[in-house]
Amino acid sequence: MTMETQFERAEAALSHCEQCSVRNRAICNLLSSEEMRELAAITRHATFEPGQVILAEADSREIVGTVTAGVVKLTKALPDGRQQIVGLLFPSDFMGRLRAGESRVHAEAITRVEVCLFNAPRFRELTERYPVLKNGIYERALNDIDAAREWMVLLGRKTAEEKLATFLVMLAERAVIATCRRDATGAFMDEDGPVLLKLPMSRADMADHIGLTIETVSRQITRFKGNGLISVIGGRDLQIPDLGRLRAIAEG
Amino acid sequence: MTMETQFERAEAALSHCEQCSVRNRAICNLLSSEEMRELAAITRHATFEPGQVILAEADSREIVGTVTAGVVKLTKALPDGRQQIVGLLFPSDFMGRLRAGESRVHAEAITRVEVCLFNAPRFRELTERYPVLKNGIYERALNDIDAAREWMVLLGRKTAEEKLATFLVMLAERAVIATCRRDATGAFMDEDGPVLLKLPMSRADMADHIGLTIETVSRQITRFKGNGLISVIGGRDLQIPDLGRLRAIAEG
DNA sequence: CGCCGACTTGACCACCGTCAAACGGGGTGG
DNA sequence: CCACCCCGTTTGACGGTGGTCAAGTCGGCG
Repeated sequence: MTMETQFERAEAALSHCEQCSVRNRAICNLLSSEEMRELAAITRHATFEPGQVILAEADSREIVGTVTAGVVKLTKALPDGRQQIVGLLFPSDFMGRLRAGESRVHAEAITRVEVCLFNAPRFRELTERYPVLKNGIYERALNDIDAAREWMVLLGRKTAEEKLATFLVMLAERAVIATCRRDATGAFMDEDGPVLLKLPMSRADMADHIGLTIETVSRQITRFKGNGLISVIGGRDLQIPDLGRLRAIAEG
Repeated sequence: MTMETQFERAEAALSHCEQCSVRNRAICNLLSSEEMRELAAITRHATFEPGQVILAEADSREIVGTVTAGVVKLTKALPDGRQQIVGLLFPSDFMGRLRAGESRVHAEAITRVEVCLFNAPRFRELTERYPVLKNGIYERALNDIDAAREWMVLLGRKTAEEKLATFLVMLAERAVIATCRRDATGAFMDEDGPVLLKLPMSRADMADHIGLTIETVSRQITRFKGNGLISVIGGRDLQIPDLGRLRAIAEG
């Protein structure tokens, strides 16, 4: 490839980046426009259909990138097939890690997913040159730890009702962040008003995430409908009239 | 403080380090002896008695250091008092994180604990100058993520029997690493031979770690005794005649 | 229209949690 | 030295939450 075409590709990628919907939340936001040009030069875009495996457990390929659309589930399985979702990746989330070695989780698209994939060795080299980038990756790892630990409390100590409530609150909050709902002062809306929500996953995935069976998930949803906590529109779409009530249940 | 006394303190600390039992496993091992001298200069030692709180949840103090003896539990609690152990720190484990902000977990000594505490701002500055150190911290964060996710599978998907077996196997493996049991070729002993083990915690802590009640933990221990899987010597000391059998149960 | 997969609902029961009592070992004081 | 207490642990009896198995419903699609 000649220098020109390389440069052109980087330019094209960069303009693509400037219109990116997760621009202001993803790690690329940490870089200056000159640095971002370097990143864009080692980026390629990929799309995964629902159910498609992005990286299998024990796969040694290096996958590093940013989710720009859709939802990815990270799962671990026991030999007999029991399964646990250990993490979800939403748009703007960083995927992968700064070191080679076997994957410890199975990554799979649960909706249609779009990702910016970075060339791993070169991305690692970028993090060495730009500490702000490496710090960003580190901070995201810390957030992953916090999220995992938060979820350990849910899995180990919460009832089925609390588990479902926590899950819905989590989704609602992510939705609020993603759409950047802000009040008049510019702060994030944290009021407990009505929220419209599209469940990005099946009952089976919900069950695997909160440590229940699909039947129990379904029964709890039915109960929530009966209590007026939620109203389900078409199986996957629901409305939460009072997020505060749900939050109260989520914490016991 | 004069330069001399500062230097003397660093020298004293350094010689202390050279005899440290976790020397070859802790993060300080990543540094050259000159760099280690710098680290020693900002280190102070602390001891905590069993039950003593090292850092409370929502405490904003910065605690950064290495556990050199004993076991620390990291817990999260629900408003009504339900509690979950989200991590354990053993000798050589790194404690804390490279950023200010409120603690998201409650850290408490469960045995007598000794820690090397580093001055946080200066330690952060060290990590900026020595990338190998920052990389080490990052890798340890990744290990924390893996450990947390592994535990999520246990909490969400394993039976009481499997939970206890997994916990015991984990303890046995940590004990093997700590004592550096190696075979004739120098490799770690991974044979499933008899292991002697001292439980570092109460039944209540075990229950909070594997997401059960103390009664269920106790009953499972009794069952394991009956099956010859373990023999308990004095409540806290136990022998595992066949670690392989326990491993088989742990994975279902 | 009929099939198929996702979801819901129902009946049943097992695992584990709850509550309560008994056990045991170590420390203190008489 | 024994009696007593305290606390962690074990054991027992019982019940509820959530899992299992199975049938029924719904919605999309060929």
